[in-house]
Amino acid sequence: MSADELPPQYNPAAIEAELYRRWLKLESFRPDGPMGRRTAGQQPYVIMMPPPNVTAVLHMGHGLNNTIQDVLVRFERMRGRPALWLPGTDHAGIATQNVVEKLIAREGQTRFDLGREEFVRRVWAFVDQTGSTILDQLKAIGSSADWSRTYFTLDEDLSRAVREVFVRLHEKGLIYRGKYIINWCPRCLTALSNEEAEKEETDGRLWRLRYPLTDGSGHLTVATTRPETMLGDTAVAVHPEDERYARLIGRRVRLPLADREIPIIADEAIDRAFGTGAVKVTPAHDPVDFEIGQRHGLQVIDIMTPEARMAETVPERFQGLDRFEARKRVVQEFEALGLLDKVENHRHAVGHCYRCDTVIEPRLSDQWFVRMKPLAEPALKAYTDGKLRFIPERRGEEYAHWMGTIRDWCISRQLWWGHRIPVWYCDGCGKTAVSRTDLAVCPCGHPLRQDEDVLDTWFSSWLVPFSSLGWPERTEDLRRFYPGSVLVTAPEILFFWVARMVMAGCEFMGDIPFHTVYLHGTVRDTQHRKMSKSLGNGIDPLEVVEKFGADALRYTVVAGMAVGTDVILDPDDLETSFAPGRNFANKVWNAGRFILTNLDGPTGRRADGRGLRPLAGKHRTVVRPDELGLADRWIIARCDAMVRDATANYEKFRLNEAASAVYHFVWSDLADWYLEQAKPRLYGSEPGGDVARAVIGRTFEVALAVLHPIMPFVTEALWRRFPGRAAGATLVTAPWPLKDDRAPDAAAEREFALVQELVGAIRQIRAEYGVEPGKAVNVRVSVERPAFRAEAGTIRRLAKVGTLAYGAPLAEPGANAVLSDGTALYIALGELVDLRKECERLGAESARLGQLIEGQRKKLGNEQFTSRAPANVVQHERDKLASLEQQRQVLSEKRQQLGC
RNA sequence: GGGCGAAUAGCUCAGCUGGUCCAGAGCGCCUGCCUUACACGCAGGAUGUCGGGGGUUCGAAUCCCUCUUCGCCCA
Repeated sequence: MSADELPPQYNPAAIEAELYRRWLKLESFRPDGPMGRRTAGQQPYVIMMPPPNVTAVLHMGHGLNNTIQDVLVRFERMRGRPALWLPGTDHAGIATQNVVEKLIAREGQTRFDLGREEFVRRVWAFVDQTGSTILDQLKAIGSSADWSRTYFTLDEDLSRAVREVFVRLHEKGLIYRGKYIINWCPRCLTALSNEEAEKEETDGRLWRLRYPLTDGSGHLTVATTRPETMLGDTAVAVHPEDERYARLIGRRVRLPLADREIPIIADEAIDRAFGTGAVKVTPAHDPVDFEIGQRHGLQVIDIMTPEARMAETVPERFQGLDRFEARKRVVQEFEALGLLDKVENHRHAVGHCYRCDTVIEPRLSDQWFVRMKPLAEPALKAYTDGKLRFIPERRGEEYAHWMGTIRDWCISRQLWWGHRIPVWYCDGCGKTAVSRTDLAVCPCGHPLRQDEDVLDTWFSSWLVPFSSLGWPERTEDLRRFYPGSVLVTAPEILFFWVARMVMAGCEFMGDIPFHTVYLHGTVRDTQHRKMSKSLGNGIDPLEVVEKFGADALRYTVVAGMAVGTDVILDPDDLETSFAPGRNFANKVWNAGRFILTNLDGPTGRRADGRGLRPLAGKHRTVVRPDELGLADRWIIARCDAMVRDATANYEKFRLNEAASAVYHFVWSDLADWYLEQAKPRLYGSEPGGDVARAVIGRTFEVALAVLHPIMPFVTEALWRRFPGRAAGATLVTAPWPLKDDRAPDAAAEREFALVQELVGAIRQIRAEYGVEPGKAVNVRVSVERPAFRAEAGTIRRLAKVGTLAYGAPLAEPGANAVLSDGTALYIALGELVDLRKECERLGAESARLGQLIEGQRKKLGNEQFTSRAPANVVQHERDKLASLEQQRQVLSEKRQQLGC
């Protein structure tokens, strides 16, 4: 397709897939790919992609997360670093098992019907079939990950890393097995870590229950949010210094319903201010109670089944009841017995399963744990030493707090899908073996039995920064790409994943896995609710890509996201939500369309007919400085400022600022002004077309490069069509534009701004007086500035001016204005001018200036200000005052002349 | 209960080191235009007690205190 065949409306669907396929073919995303020579000796830039769940489908959260990573990695790749963005998928134990269990439930079966081996086989079959879905979807949004290195957390290599880590930690005494209260999901039927039990503020109740004293002298009232657990109470506890209950300590109560006698004990852990100050103690179903039980040697009665139904340890009439049903029954019976003292509304945090949202049941069970304190110390130190940095900074404090108050990590899961715990038990001699390799027979001769449980999914993902590079083997990749550079993720998994990766990096690699953690915001709807499948307020990124293009999606989320803030999008109005990106992509496309068709001008080519005159260098056709006009110098200076601004902002992760720098350069400076200014030269009606083409070609090429990390497709499509482009060239690996110390030109910026101001003033008057768009006006400008003379044609064309004359404003009625430098402007409008209206306009403008002048004078009249403020600030204020005064002076002379 | 953050135009948000941006952008709104790159556009325009109150300072959207509202993390 040649330039003039480009459609006037950008159609991303027609070009994106093909461009992406070409990038893959050129191996543009590989750090050891074709750019090898240019990147030699450079420090690699490495980003570990947060591996999406293998069953996941792309949502806007992925869209945002991966766009940011892609922008960063494309930026550094163009800057010449060997850039590795390493993708992978996570086996996601609970989530994946749930998905497949639902599938087989449709066949009327449970995993127990199939048996472990068959069930795992079914999960693998499912994963083999659908596991690459999300990675393909990431390609649709333009992700430049190195797909040749894609990993899966259950791959053989990564599984070996998991075993190695388990064995090493066990050998160091950092992994242990024990019976503790853990978070149990009665629906998933597995233990969870503390992080996986999400606390949600819930409107609950606080029931006050009366427990009669055994001596008949009354009763003790306890408060609880979970009355059903009273069936497992083995004590009542009060604070040892609580005077209200001091005389009761050591006495006993009769536990209603269960009909048991239990002691009243004293324990420091009791909060006197909570409820009645007396607390029921259920060691089998509450972590605090469990500890109290240990201290006081209390009996432990487990009253629930794994499904959270009442077990055989409770009176028969409660057995088999669901915990919430049991709650109702217990309360009813207390009421019937006159032992229900009071019910209060009570807001408190209740743990929910992070995978299925079921209310967590604290449960006593045998699990494997990692002792975290020794691992946390170096990870915390990396932060306090400043080696590990968070963006936004405040997240670092959350990290430090979590590290400082860390609790042991429950890593065993009662699932079938995952890394099976590498521990074998001998029923013969009772020994336990922990091994890197599978074991079958005990030295004592008995067959060994492997632990039934699997490891927490995060026990494999915390190793990803090195296991994905081949660890524990000492591979070339590991040597080259560890430690990585930046981690980009959502704050939700700061503790699940980020913090633990730092710990694992310190422990097994002796160094943190990345130096910067960039935690971005969340995608929300217009009511600021997080997008979710259950609320139905999600946006499908693929639908957005299909309708508006990947670039529109990417630009919109990048531009809409300042560091540390959320992105708000309206799922009910995709058109409006993604308009910023779609409109800008179209603008770039059309600017490119115009530029490309006009690069083919009759005088714009070098002798070989293949390129533009260079702006710098030694070539004999190089554009000499004296060939550049005011507008050329201006746009070159603006372009350079944009490069500096955008580059600095990319470096600082202020991607929205980088986006806005290119946006304004392309739209306001280049398209609105420079292209318009250059048209006569391009069309051949004025000389210098070759210079204009050289300037346009270069500045637009620079803009495309700077925009490429954010909008890779449209920029590549246009960049490729530049004359003289080599066959295998791609913007993906093109060099990043450098700042040019010859480009800044304060004089050109100032003078061209005056031209813009003059054009604006004329346009404003035209609009206010309703001059027909096609009709030219005659303008008199009081001072013939060199810039006006140089750009007279521009002024006449852009403001639709007939004759542009110089000299004092004429006395007869016309429209008047004054520029900021005091230049007076007069437009003869004939019968269109209404003297009264003109006086009103000038009066209003004069009054506005008067107010500003008064403010300036007051400020400058303040001795404290002029003596204390920096000299340049004071000077700036003086200049401003002078300018305002001059403007008002010109206006008042004019008003006098008109007799206002 | 503890810690942290936010509040700026109708909406979504920038505004970084207090002055150099007399408070900005995009979307929406109003007026006029299919001006041979773009109507997903062009030109012009309207809209702000910078959440309330107090303070520091020559000077505050910006720093401090306080109140209100909303959000996040932890218990």
